[in-house]
Amino acid sequence: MERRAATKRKRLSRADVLGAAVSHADEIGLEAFSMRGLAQELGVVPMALYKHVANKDELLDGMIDVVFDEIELASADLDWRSAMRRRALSTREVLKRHSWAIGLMESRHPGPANLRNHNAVMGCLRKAGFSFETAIHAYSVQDAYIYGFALQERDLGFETPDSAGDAARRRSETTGLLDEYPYLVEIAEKLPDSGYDTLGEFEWGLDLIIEGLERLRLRE
Amino acid sequence: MERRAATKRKRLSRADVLGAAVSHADEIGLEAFSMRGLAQELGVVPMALYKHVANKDELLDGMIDVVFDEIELASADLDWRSAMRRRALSTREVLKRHSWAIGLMESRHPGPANLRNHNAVMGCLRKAGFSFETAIHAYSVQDAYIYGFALQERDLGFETPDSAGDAARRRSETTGLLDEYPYLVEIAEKLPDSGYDTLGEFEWGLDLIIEGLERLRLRE
DNA sequence: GACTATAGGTGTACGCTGTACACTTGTCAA
DNA sequence: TTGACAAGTGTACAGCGTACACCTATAGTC
Repeated sequence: MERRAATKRKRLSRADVLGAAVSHADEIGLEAFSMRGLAQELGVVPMALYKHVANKDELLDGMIDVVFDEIELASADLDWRSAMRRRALSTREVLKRHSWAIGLMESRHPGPANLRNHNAVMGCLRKAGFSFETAIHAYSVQDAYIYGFALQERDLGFETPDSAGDAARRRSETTGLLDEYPYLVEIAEKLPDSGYDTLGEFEWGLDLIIEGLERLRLRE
Repeated sequence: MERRAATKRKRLSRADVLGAAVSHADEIGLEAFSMRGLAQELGVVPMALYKHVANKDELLDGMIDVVFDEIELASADLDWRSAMRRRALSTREVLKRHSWAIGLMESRHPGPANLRNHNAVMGCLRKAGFSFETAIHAYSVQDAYIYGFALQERDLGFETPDSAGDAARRRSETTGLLDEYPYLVEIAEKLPDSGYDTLGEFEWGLDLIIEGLERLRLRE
């Protein structure tokens, strides 16, 4: 019976495994993520997982598609700038939730959610009147920026807000050359007080790019 | 004697280890890179490495700084756009050579070459007349774009040029819905013939961003 | 309801990893 | 020549992914 199975916490499905894997990776990071750890999380012996995924690599493929599925699709109804903006903000949010996925989004075998996402973006741009070539360019800049920003945002979190500046200052003090990296020192001094906000930072660059693209579109 | 030592291929230095590590990672990738493999490459027993680096993590820190050291510094003599352009192109080239480094550039403990690099970029922007806040923004967009583009370029290499499109087509054919991803199919059909060139693609987006920044600078 | 095929969970084992710790060896200063 | 110290070695251990053989609970048929 389904009920009994549920109460006995058994009879995993592939979706169960993928979901638990994503949550587990969220908690402990990709470095520490292991098949054995995931199995323990699911109250099951490691080899049980292999009845639902072929191996760790294919598990990762599936996890990435789960992440893609959380990203809001580029809408076909909004004007292109709003649609791209929403999709970019959604992507950043999702990658913030699942930061282990950041370097992997485009390096795994693409799943259905991935294809749907890319298709929607390209469709949005083409319908907005971009030529094929310019649409490809526009897609490329935006995605590079989004993924690159997510990378930076994650890595900033690693250090204290301004530890690079601190490192610079420490090093300078050590070597007795406090002015070896004057501009990093400036960052270390000014950034903490400036109420630096990563969402605002993301939007600043995003809008710069989108407005640049709009100018080109109008010229086509 | 130094000569004898040299002929006997012994007496490693930390620089030897870092250099060999970078080359080895270039060849076999980060996934397959191991302390044992590196030791073998150097004709030495694994534990010998630990006399020169604290552990694998610290070795990686050192490797990343070697990579930073290969990047051309932002020149203080050129106009800011040329300086940023050169530095961006150099960064892309270096990351293409050492693609294992792409996700790691800003996530490791910063070394001296890293600090020098960042200091030079920030200095270039400030001297060009950008306010502190705008310089931070300008830095952020550019780096996000550069790192994100490097990521994409690496991942494209993983698949055949258009395997995403192929995947889309395969999937569509399987499900009997060839028009499920029409825009991906368009990519698969048109891209191969269009003489797609990743350097050109990189410059397209880079110039879009730099020109956008110049417009803002003139307004400040 | 009993019977059986099979999907799903288990246990054991192997080769790989990073690295702790105790050791030997080679090289330079005195 | 000696003696100290840096550099290289050997052994060992816990943790990893996963192959393979095994057992078991469930679902579909009679």
